Amino acid sequence: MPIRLHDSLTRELRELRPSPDGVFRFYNCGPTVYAPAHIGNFRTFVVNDVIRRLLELEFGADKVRHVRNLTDVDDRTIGQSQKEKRPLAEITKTWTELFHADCAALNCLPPHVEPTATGHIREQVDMIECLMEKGNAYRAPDGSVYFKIASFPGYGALSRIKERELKVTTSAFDADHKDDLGDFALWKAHKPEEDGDVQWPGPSGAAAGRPGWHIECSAMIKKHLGETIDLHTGGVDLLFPHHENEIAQSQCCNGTIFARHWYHSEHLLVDGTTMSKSKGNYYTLGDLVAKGYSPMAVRLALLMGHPRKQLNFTLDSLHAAESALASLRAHRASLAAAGAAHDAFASVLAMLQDDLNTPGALGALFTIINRKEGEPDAASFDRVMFALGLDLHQPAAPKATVPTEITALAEKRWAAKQAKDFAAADGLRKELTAAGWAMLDGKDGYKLEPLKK
RNA sequence: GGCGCGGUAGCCAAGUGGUAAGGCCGAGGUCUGCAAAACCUCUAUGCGUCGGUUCAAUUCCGACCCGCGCCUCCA
Repeated sequence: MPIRLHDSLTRELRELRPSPDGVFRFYNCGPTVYAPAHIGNFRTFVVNDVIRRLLELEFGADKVRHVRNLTDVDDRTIGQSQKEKRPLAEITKTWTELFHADCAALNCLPPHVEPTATGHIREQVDMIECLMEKGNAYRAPDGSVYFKIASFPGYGALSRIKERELKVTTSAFDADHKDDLGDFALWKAHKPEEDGDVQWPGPSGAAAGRPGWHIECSAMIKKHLGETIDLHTGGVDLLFPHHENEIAQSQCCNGTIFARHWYHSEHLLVDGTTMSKSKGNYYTLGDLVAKGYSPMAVRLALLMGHPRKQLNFTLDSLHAAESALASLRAHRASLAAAGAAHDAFASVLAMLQDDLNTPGALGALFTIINRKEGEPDAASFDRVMFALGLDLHQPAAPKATVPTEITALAEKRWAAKQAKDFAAADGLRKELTAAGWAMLDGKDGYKLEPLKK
């Protein structure tokens, strides 16, 4: 069954098809590594991970080539480096490592190539020179290089912006160097007071400096995937100007279609509004793990909304996800290794293949589980878990360290219970509860867990 | 102002021109000394408001109300 996915350019559902050589080329815009990624960022990466998994199931793991970049030089990374007075590479290394750890915890398959902007300066400079030679870019008085959007008739096709609605902002100081306010930077001339020692030799005729943001994706895609790719994705916020600019750069330089399919996932809202530190609703994966939630529950919660709809994320939804995961684990344990119905969960995959309807897929999944019809086999179930990227082996929550006084209370209660002094046992349970601990009795022993709020 | 998205049970959230998936919570039950877990059962005459089209609308059309995102470097 083909995978159908909304295409942001044509705004319709279109089938995903590999390149003529049978390889599917997939590029997903990655993070800027200057701070911990938040769960809104991870919504996009988890959604893209599901796309990656569906592609592997559809075309074969060896036929999918997935590239996701790391933006390790831009205003924010440099700003952070200046602020902390640490070298840029040190800053970006720190946050790249955390990003990788978070991705692994969320069970995201690593991309086949994860190129960095600083590792591809040469490729970016080459592309800028190509654009200058073709008349699509020009050198500004300060030595920066800008892309001339008037030179590309197709500009605005993706975002449907025909004439730029200019919004007066004081931060548009770069406008002084541009021919047109819509033009965007391909290369930014070095500014010692802002950039510190971050600079490279520029394109021929330009000043030393660093690449503009958009050019890295165009250059790295060309190097690692070629001039035309099969799918390009990112968050909706990248639609304009980032992806619009990528199209302009790549198509003007290469003279051929850049991406045959575009897909943008919507934003995550928290408590009905955008995340921000001042509102106190800004979460990183680490924040949620510290609250006792498992990364797998975070992943499930991020998939509970349709990827092209804003998702209202709440701590309650994490609760729901944690419970739902427990059901899935229980169900998996009850499945026979080889049941009769080897395609029992096909409808779940069908939902995913129909424009990545993750909530619909989860609904179909639980419906099948609840009906208990036939004898679903483990392989079919596991295939669905693979597609969703749900690792059921992961513990529900990290082990908490039990304070010695709690252990002592528990021991006393266990002894009282063994002596059938239930009144004393109940009293001790109350004390434990008051202290925030749950004592789970087993046949031959007990477990202690922090009470869920 | 421009472009775009959405308003479905206490919360989250699918969906279809023919009478509302699913998850969580809650209630009842089975099982357990208690608690927890597991399992079973139940939970929207209703899908922002008002009109229209239709044999039939939550689903199509129009108007209105409300919320949200992007509009130069934010996934």
